[in-house]
Amino acid sequence: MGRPASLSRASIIAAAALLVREQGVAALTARRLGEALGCDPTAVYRHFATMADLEREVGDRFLRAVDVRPRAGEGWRATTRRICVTLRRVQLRQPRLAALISAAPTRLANEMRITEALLRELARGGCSYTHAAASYHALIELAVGSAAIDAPIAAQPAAVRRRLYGEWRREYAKLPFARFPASVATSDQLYRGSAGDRFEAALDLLLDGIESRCSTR
Amino acid sequence: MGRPASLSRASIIAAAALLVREQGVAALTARRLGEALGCDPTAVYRHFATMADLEREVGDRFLRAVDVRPRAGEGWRATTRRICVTLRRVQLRQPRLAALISAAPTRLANEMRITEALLRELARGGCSYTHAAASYHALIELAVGSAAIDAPIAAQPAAVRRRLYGEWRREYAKLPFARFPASVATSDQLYRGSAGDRFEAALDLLLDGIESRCSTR
DNA sequence: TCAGTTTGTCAACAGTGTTGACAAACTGGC
DNA sequence: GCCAGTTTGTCAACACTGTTGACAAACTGA
Repeated sequence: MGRPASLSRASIIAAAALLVREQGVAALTARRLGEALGCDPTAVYRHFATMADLEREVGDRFLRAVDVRPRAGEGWRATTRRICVTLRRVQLRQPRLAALISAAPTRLANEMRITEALLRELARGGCSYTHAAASYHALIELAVGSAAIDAPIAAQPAAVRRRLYGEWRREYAKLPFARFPASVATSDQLYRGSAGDRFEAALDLLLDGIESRCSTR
Repeated sequence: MGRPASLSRASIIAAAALLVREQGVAALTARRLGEALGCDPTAVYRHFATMADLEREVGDRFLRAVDVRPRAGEGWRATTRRICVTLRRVQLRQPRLAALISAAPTRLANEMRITEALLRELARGGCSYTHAAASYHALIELAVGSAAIDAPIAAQPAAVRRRLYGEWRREYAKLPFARFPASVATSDQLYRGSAGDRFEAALDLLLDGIESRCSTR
């Protein structure tokens, strides 16, 4: 009953995801989306209460790209690590979406799928329920938080990023030694490699801590 | 020379910080700031190139509250932990500021001060330069990332937060067991305690990992 | 005194999300 | 077949946002 819908939640989400993929998350506005859909911008409000609601759905849609199936012969730690690395990489592509998704659990399809996979792997590693939950929260905070932090810089081209990291290192090196001895001494090692490398190093440290409190080691 | 300034960078930052403290970061707009200062909104642009520039300064100003001095008899790990917990708590109060500050190192006064303190404590713990840098990045990603994630919920009153956490736990418990066995089994332990508790647990796991790779343990 | 500079004011532009009135287009009941 | 009711897209408008360029006030150095 009622006027036949030319739009649907699914078609709007698809168009929004395409828009984000092609023009970045800043392009996801009611007016541009209306243009992409060939309809009035406010038509979207017939299917989503607010633009933020739509953004949540688009964010979860991007999480489809996270493959959580353990590979043959892959231990729990390797699988967990891979899921976290992929999760961060996906979140990283869309700065504001990462912040939105992570603000509260969306409890949408893909988020649940990833949660289940991480808890499953932690159980496989011999974590107690309590430790699995704590470890899950720790992994998510690090992976999603890291994405939220690194996203703005990840949006720059690789050459620009490397130049920036170099500049920062030099700035730490040039600090007055009297007040910043540790910074000067360490400056050479700060912001080394890519943000992804630094995240993986952090993840490995965290996984060390998690593993050390598991029963089966 | 020139018309005498009734405004200054410092007075604007102070007014902006007050605005944020009293009405939240969403209130930090050119027009509201102008109203608070008793001047035209665009006068701010004589002292800051963009509103984002001003926000960075306000963000760094909040970091003044982080006390990095080691207390008597406090080991490197305890000091490091305390700095991270405080840093997160300060960042947490102002959602968007956290995101802005963390997007790129501001290299403003207080950020440098905190960096120096963390590197100093890690050195005290016997970390090599390489390990200290990696650990520093890991700690910052976790602390600031966690703040960015938790900030929207932290803005709610405590009672609302507890209710939300309870609702989420129940939602995980009600998932179909066939597809979400681990989530259902762990549901009772998810979102337990406050977000601060969960962060501190994550921090302890990370510190375990960091410590295990230090020379002096 | 007068030119030059700084600094605040004002109007305006191009955006943003969102709302409420309206109309088109369908379905179920008579 | 027609009419009421419902859904759904359109349109104008509101209240915001950051930011710019022209202008004027108020000072300093020559």
